[in-house]
Amino acid sequence: MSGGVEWALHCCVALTSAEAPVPAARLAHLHDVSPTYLAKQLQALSRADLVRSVQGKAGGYILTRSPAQITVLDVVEAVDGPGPAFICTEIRQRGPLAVPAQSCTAPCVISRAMADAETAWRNALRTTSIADLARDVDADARSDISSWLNGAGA
Amino acid sequence: MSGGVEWALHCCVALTSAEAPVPAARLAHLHDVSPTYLAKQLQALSRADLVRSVQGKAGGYILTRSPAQITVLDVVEAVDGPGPAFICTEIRQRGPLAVPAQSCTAPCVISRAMADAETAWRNALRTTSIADLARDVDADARSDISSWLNGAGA
DNA sequence: GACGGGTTACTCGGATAATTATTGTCCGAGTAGCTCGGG
DNA sequence: CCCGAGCTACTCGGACAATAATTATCCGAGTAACCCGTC
Repeated sequence: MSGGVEWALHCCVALTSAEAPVPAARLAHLHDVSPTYLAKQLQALSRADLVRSVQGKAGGYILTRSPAQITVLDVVEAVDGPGPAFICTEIRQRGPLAVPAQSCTAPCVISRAMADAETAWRNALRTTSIADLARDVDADARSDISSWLNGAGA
Repeated sequence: MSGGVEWALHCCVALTSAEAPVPAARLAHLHDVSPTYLAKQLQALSRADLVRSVQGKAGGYILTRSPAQITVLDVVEAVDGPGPAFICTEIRQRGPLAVPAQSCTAPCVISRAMADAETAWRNALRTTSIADLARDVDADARSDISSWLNGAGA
């Protein structure tokens, strides 16, 4: 799994406490990570319409909708790609005992088991929203982040 | 996710129909995959004690226990590594608003959400055994594989 | 015919390269705010 | 004092390298079967 997912999630949680667009550089400074690489992740979030990018002098990134309506799954799929992690290469159709393609209407058993597991994983990520994450963050920390983002900052 | 997981699972299902040790080269031929790389995966299974490797002229690999007692999770963890896919780098302890380490007794919220999702994924993989997979394979195919493995082969 | 030593051929196992995905970086296009001159 | 054109500085966006993980490969160590000579 891409490590940028963690950065993106933290950024989304931080943006919960933002009232104006926050530049990528400031988010990078807040988390002490590579500014340019974080920009890449934020671009991915922008492409997925999770955040809105506004250019210009007072530009930056801001959430497009209520944090309660952005799931963790949305962020993960935006950064890591929506495709499944396990991809069936149809081994059953290869080799000396290859099953003819006409008999392969349903996906193979292994593919199904892996797909079911990933579905369970997705459902778990879908039940948690960015708002849920922000709610469980310590109140003091949220206050600090809010003032740091909206105020002058360090 | 490592693509070798698929190979390993197919091999385990095939070994269900084997009565004697099957060489890695034969399994590779059966699935039409790289023999040397498949050997690597089988070594991983051997290290995890899922299969038993027997050397010598009539050597090969064979399952160590009943297919019903080998879960898909066992195979996935043996090949892809037991560690979690998402690793928390403790971003909350970095940057200008770093949370002091003494306040970090519990894992951070994001880490928890991801860990819960992975647990759901693991549970789904744990409920399916190799025997379950073999049971859902077409009876004719199973018969063919059995005779191909135990007989002379093509 | 039965047994035992030696040979052989086949097996796995770990150490070793090639390829692909991830991580990290850079510079150009674009836009909003600010400045300054005019009315 | 109010307005607007021009400028400036700051922003994002995509194209470009460095690194790590995956994929693929090879050759040596070890072992069990087989063969053959002997009893």
